[in-house]
Formats: sequence, C-alpha cells, structure tokens
Amino acid sequence: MADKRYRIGEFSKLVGLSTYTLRYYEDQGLILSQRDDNGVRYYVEEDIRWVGFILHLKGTGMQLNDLKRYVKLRAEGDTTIAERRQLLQRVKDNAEAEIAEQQMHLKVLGHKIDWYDGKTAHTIDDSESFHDYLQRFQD
Amino acid sequence: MADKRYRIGEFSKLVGLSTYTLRYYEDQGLILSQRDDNGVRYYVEEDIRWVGFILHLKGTGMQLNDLKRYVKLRAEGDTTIAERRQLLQRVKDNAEAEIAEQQMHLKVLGHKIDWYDGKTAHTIDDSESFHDYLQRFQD
DNA sequence: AAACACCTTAGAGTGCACTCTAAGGCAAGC
DNA sequence: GCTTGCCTTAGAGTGCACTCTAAGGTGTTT
Repeated sequence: MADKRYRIGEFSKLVGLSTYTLRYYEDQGLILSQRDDNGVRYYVEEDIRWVGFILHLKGTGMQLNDLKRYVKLRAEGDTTIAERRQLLQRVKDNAEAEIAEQQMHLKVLGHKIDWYDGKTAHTIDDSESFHDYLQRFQD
Repeated sequence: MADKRYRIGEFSKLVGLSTYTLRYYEDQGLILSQRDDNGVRYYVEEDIRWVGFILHLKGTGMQLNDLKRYVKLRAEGDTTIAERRQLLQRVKDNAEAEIAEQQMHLKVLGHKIDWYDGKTAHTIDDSESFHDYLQRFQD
C-alpha cells in the first residue's frame, strides 16, 4: 500500500495532467519519476502529493520559470530555504495584487450589471449614462 | 474642451495601450475612431471612457471573443440588453469562481511559507513534513 | 499475432493576445 | 527638404504552456 506504483497513464488520471504534460514537466525538471526494470516510468504516493503541491503553486499564477527555480533550489538542500521562502512570498504578493486588481475590475462589472437592471426596471433614469451612474460609487 | 481631439499617439499614452493594440482593437471591432480631413484617426473624451470600460472588462479575465460579442450586441441596440446582461453575468461568475480557486491555492502557498518560518524558527518539529503540517488546517 | 501501454528524440502545431516589420504613401512643422 | 506622425495591407514573430505527431522501439496481455 505504501509502495503502490502508478504507471504514467494511471497517474495522469490521478493528478489530472495529460501524459504529455507529465513528460514535459519531467523534462523541465519539475517532476521526477522512477523506472522499472524495463525503463517504464512509475510514480508513488509521494509523487501525487508533489504534483498536487506544484498545481497549487501553478494555481496561484506562478510561472514555469519560477517553478523551475523553486525546484532547483529545493534540490540544493536546506541552505536554500530562505531563498525559497522569499520566492514564494513574491509569488504570493503578486497573486494577491492581481486578485485585488481583478476585484476592482469586477466591482465595475457588477455596477454595470446593476445599471442594466436599473434600466430594465426603470429605477434608473433613462437619461443617466453608465459613466454618470458610476460616479455615485466613487469613494 | 468637450471636443478635444486626441490623435492615436496621444491617446495611446492616455489609455495605456500601444498604437498597435489600438489599431488591432479597432480592427477587431472593439473600438471606433473618427477621422479628420486627412484620414487621420482621432479620439474624443468619450472614447477614453469606452476604452477604460473595455479594460475593466478585460481585467476581469473576459476574452476578446466575448468582448467582441458584447460590442456587437451593443451595436444592435436596446433589444440586446438582456443578452448583454447575461453575458456580463457569466463573465462575472467565471471571474469570481477563478478568484475563489486562486484564493484556495494561495491558502496552501501561505501555509507553506508559514511552514518555512516554523522550520527556521524551530517552532515546527524537524520531523513534521509539510504534508503532515497541512493536515492541521483541513476543515 | 495483434493490441495496448509504454519508451525515445526532435520538432511541428495550437491558442491567445498582442507586437512588430515591410513597403508603400500623405501632410504638417522646423 | 527633412523629420515626425500618421495612414494602409499583409503577414511574420513573440511568449507562454502546453499538445501532438512522426517514426522508431520494447514488453505484456488477449
């Protein structure tokens, strides 16, 4: 159970990445795989967690380049922990800034939808443009 | 003042899009421009607001295709308001879902950073893996 | 014996949204 | 009269992250 081996096809379904992508990531140094006596790749439980973690990082918007750098640092051992932390912090700050921006844009989009609703329900004067309407929400 | 004309170079700086992109957007039907007697493009105040609005939509992750469709509907007049509202609502829901997902990923990233800090400060046991550590936060 | 899942290297293709070049030309300002 | 800023069409190039094909191979299963 602890040493169940997954070949690439099975693993692919497990982690939700195509076999192409798995080989590509391995090529890029993001993933390691072991090989059986015939040279066929296999993965173990720990690899599922590792890919899962990578996907969390990717999901924050971290790019392959940074991911590669992170993995390289990791391979260099404990001396690079500070640098890794810093890299992740930068990624986190970036992601948070992007989200904040998106939310700002979403706010306007929300107002536009409300404006449509107001026009449809005639609770907003016909003569009021969206631009004028928006002014109401400038803090 | 109300009818100040901006040629593409000036307008470009004003809205933060390259002249290439402005012509591209016009090509794609997202922006309109007027022409002077020599056939030279010019924009007015209202165009600044329009581009601003487009950029808000883009900023939520709305793709050019949807943007084109939106603009096309707009050109068709008031009868398409319901459809436009629906399109924007879909874009909004999408964006919100994406943000929620990103925030979920960010949470893990945050835990990882905390884990590094714990390791560095020795407030997390040397033997505790990140995976084990993460379990603490499963709700 | 054929089908299936895997292996390799190398390179081409995809989708998106630009971004830029080429190669021609016009009009205004110094 | 030359530079600068603009115009056109058409098409090539960029960056990112895959995604797939080609063309060869091995080993297991039916």
